[in-house]
Amino acid sequence: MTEQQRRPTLMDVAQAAGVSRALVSIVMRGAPGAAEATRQKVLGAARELGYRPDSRARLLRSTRTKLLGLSFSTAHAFHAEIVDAAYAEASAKGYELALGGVTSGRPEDRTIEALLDFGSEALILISPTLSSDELARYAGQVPVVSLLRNDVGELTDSVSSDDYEGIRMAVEHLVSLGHRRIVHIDGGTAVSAEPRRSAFRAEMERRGLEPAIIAGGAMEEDGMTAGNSLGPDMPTAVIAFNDRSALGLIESLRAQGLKVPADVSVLGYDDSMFARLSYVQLSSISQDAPLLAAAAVDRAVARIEGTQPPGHVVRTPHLVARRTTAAPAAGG
Amino acid sequence: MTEQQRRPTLMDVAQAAGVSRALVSIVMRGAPGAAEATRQKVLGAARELGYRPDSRARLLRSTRTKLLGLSFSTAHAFHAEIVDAAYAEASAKGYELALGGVTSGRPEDRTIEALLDFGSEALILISPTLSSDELARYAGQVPVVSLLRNDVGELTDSVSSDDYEGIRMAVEHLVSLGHRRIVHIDGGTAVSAEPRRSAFRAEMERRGLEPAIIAGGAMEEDGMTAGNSLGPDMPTAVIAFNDRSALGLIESLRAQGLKVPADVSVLGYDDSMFARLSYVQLSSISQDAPLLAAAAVDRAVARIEGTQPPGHVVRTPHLVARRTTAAPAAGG
DNA sequence: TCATTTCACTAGAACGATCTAGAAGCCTGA
DNA sequence: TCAGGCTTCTAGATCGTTCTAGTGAAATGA
Repeated sequence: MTEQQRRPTLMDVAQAAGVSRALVSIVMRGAPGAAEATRQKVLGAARELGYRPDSRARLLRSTRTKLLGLSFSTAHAFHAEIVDAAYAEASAKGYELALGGVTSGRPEDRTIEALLDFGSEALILISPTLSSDELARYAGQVPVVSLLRNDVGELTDSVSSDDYEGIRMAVEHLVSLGHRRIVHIDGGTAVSAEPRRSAFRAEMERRGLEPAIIAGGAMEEDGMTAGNSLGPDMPTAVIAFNDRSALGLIESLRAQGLKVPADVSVLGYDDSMFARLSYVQLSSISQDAPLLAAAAVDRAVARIEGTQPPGHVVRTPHLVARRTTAAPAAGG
Repeated sequence: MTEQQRRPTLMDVAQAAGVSRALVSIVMRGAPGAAEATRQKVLGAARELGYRPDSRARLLRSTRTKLLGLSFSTAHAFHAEIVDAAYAEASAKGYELALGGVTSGRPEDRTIEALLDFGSEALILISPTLSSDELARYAGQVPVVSLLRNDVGELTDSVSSDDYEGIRMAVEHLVSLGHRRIVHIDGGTAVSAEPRRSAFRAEMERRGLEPAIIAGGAMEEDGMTAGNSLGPDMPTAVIAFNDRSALGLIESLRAQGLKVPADVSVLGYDDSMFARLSYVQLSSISQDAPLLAAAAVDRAVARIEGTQPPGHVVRTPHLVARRTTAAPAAGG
């Protein structure tokens, strides 16, 4: 029904403009070596014919693809923010992004293979779940940058946020408000749950405080469950593993008739869109995901274009104080 | 530092196996025309060398790419669910997906061009914002399927949910519970806000009820603002434009000291992950996004492989009753 | 027995770009 | 006037596949 006409090639443009294929190629990629007059003539002909270079052919010949592969998980809403930021930075550096989604039915390696097939010159993996060895195998083919996870071995680059420092700031913030009975609802088996857990323990002990830790997870449900188990001796402040868990916790506290932050202060982690919701206004530790994403893109581009060895970039998070943290009630 | 060795080609495998390039090609693509013994020999050699076909070269030669372009918006969390479902269905049909993100700094047409550059044989656009004319222009090149929006002209396929029927079900549900004073907080200028608004008006009038409509939007803030403006004569039930708006509304009602659903019933739209949160349990109209996504993929594949004309698929949504809707208090 | 078909395989031309090497034209300076 | 050096342009090879049109050998049929 609909007529799918053959798309014009370099040859067509060359004939229309009365020059050689090679010259059209030169003009199309903006390379030096064409007179201004012919350049205009060729561009005119190309526009006339609606010519668009065929990237497959182009990529086949020139080893450069100017393409960065980015894998993200559809299960994590905040990955979308990272994708956003990565697009912006890649575009600024003159690169295009190939996106690969990791879903429950589509494991990470499958996604990576697809990204490589598209011709990605480097890979940026958000919180990769592969082992260091597997990552190293891919790193033998193209530069690989792990985002938000840093225990990836020496062959893989990483850009991450300093979990210890984040937790330290969280404790600092609450202690300076006057809290002493602080609980950490941890992330269970989630990525970076362990470093945050041990950072909490170390930091509390350093201050001579009791490091109470409750098993949690990355989702609202985990926060609720943990919140319900707080019952007997309620702390005056809680540091959740992340914002979503914090939300569940707040809901549980509400159900128990407790006010946040009057009765209990709650601190999230990630400064995600959940924390920023106007009716939530959750105090949170920001990893500045967009900045990290930009750094990861920079890193990938540097690896592609330079000859520097893999490295690990660690950025310092910062605290965003909103409405869920305050000084404890007198005598808390 | 890291040694990026040249990847093996068909030629390398051919030499290792002692056969011609063409035969290796036949074996690699599983085409008929090779003896079982040689097939095994070739596969062995390929495995040995770690050969992976170069998709760029492959795609250049064979016009088929088996690639579907899917554009989604990073601003809409539920697009992630659609991506999930689309991956599954595409994979089942033997296609790969090329993802393109639409962000604030990256308009839809830019994303589409990138998807075409990757060699997409068809495009699936989630809630496209382009005009019918612009869509038609792309539809002249490849089949284009609009997902969740159906006013896209005759050259573009569409797969969408019946908004009228969705709103009808919403009203029906509330009326059958005993509600008569029902308000619709609309979606403002969002996609499908208008059809839902007029469906609400028509359906309420058909039942001899007053169709009260309040200006809203697609986000939590819009629901809160609208909720705060309800003040004077509070209805017994509200149909929000979507789940996020419903969440904001619920928050506003809470702040006003009203209980949901005891004082006011709230119905969302989309049955998104927000509605399913265990502490929310929002009653909602489900568009069954995953099913729609699968249908869109089917449609795209059918268009690619067959010669049928563009068409519009409309599916019926269904109601998911959870904890935010109930009979009104006596005398409500 | 010999023509015909089938099967397994191959040589070489595509695909649509880029890249290399070199040619033609014009300028410059001695 | 001519060597040398630009600038502008072109022919042809090339990237790694798939496709077309075969070839040769074995199997089949009358």
